[in-house]
Amino acid sequence: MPCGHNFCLKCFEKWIKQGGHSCAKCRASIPPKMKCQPRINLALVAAVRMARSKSTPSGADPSKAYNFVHNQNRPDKAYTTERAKKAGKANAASGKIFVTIAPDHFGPILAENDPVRNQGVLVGESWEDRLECRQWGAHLPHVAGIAGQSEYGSQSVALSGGYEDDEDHGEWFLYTGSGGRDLSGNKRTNKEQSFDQKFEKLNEALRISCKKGYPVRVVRSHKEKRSSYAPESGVRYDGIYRIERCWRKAGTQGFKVCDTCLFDATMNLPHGLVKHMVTAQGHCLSYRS
DNA sequence: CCATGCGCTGAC
DNA sequence: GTCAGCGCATGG
Repeated sequence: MPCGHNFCLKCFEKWIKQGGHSCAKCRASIPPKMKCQPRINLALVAAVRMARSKSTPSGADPSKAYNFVHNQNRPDKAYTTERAKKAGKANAASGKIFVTIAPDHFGPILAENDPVRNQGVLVGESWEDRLECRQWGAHLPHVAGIAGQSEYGSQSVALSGGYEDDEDHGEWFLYTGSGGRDLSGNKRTNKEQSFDQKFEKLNEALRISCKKGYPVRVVRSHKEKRSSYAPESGVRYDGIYRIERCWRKAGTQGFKVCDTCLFDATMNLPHGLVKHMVTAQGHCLSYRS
């Protein structure tokens, strides 16, 4: 908050719901925008997590996992063709991919795959839009939310607020599958669901990554307006998550959706605890500024 | 080849 | 603010 105080997100939301209008610590007034769109203080989340994990589990190096960047060393703008310059960026070619990962590469993008900067893609790094995000390999499809192959697995997902059944709790979230929508009329998206989703194609790719335990890269977009964990602008790489389970459920629009629960891989949580968080929706390791 | 897709833009 | 509708990349 402007006064510099931080609160647990759940507590803050409860406070606002009860009619709180000032900081519980210093009574400074809370701006309206902060009331309706509180944002997570990622630096504080990282610090608290770091402090909590006293012993370093083998295979997880916190110094790497929490290597945040502050938008310096930004790459060039996404490449656009001459034709796209006339027609607008929506019609642009995606441009050069700067990293050397294969499209079906699972897991982080390391320094050895980043000949341009030799540092890899860092957790917390962000880009202007999906085309630029694609150029750095974090999430390659520039429209689709799920990257993957139905017989191999899913490499990454994007949280962009495109499906209202999504639920973002920071270190874990529920992600709705693709499909179920009428895209006739040359549409790329459609807010209305008109038939059931199935575990096929990209949804099936997620299910395979779940079964195999593959790491999934996660990016969050500013277009997700309901989440306090979404960036205020651009597209941000939020690191590696793993899939706890996939199932079908009734969506809010009256048709079935393929739901997936992902959790932050650096949490090292036993599956039971994630389930507990899903059902109890207790306090999370969530702080805001 | 054809179908899908959680973007993006200018126009209103 | 809302909206239609486009190229492109990818999977199948």
